[in-house]
Amino acid sequence: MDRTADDDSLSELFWSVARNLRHLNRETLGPLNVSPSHGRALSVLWRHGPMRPGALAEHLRIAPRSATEVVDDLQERGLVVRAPDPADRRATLLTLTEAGTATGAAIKAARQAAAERFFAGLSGGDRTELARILRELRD
Amino acid sequence: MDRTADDDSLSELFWSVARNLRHLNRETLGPLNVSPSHGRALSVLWRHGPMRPGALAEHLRIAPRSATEVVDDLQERGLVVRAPDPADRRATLLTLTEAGTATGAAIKAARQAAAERFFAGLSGGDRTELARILRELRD
DNA sequence: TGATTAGCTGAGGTTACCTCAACATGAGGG
DNA sequence: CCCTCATGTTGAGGTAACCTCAGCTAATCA
Repeated sequence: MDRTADDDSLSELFWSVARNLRHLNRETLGPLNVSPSHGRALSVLWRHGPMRPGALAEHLRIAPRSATEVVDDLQERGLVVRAPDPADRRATLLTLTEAGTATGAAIKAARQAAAERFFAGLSGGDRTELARILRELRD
Repeated sequence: MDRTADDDSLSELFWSVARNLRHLNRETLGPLNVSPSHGRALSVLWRHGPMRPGALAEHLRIAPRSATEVVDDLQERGLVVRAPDPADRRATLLTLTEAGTATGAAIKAARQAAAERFFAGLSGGDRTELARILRELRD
C-alpha cells in the first residue's frame, strides 16, 4: 500500500509538473500567435524539412483530410507553400516559406527558453539524474 | 550550448514520457466508458465530496455555463444527482450516486494500476529520486 | 427594499478534429 | 494501352468540449 501510494503520488506529481511546463510553454509561445495545432505542424516541417501532406498527417497523427485544412491555413498565413513534387506529379511538397522557417525557429527557441527557465532550479546533478530516469521510462 | 541542448532534450524526454503515460492511462481508462472530461469531473467529486456546480467549475477550470452541461451529462448517466444545498436554498449540491462513486473509485484504481505498471521498471531508489526532483520542479 | 448571488437556459461561436463520398491527376503493372 | 491504385483536394456533415452574452428565477443579505 506504501507501494501504491508512492506510485500514485508519483504520477500525480508527474502530471502537476507537466501542467506547469505546459503552462509555461503556452505563455512563451503566446506572443508568436500560432495556434497549438499550427505550431505542431510548423515544428514538424521545420524539423523534417519538405514533406508531402500525407506524411505531415502521419507525423501529426491526424487524418489526411484534416492535414489539408491545416496546410490551407498555414498557406494563407504565408508560412508554407505547396510545390509540385518532382518525384511524383500527383503529389505536392510542403515547404516552409522564409516566414515559416522563422516561425519554426522561433517556436523552437521559445520552447527552449521555457525549458531552460523551467529546469533552471535544478542542480546539474539533478538534471542528469532526471534525464537518466526519464530515458528509462521512455523505453 | 551543451546547456541548451540538455535542457531541450530534457523537455523532449519529459514530453515523450508524458505521452507514454497518457497513452497507458487512456488505455486503462478506456473500458470505463467515460470521456476524459466526465472522468475529470467525476474524480473531483470523488476526491472532494459533494460540492456546488460553481466549485466544480473552479476545480475543472471551466466556465460555470460549461459545468452545467457536464453535470447534466453526468446526471443523465446516473452518476451524480443535484440535491438542494441546505445551507443556501439557491444552491445545489452535486453528489455522486452509488454508480458515480463506483466509477470514481474505478477511475482512481485504473490510474493507479497504470502508474504502477508504468513506474514498475524503476528501482525503488530511482522512484524516490524522481519523486524528489519532481517535487522540486512542482514548487 | 434593492442589490447581489447561485444556478439554469438559449443562442451562437470556436477549435480541432472526424468520416464519407466524389473527383482529377498521375503512376505502374500486365 | 488499359486498368487499377495512390495522392491530394473538396464538399458536406458531424462531434467534443469548450467559450461568451443575455435573460431568467429564486434566494440571500445589507
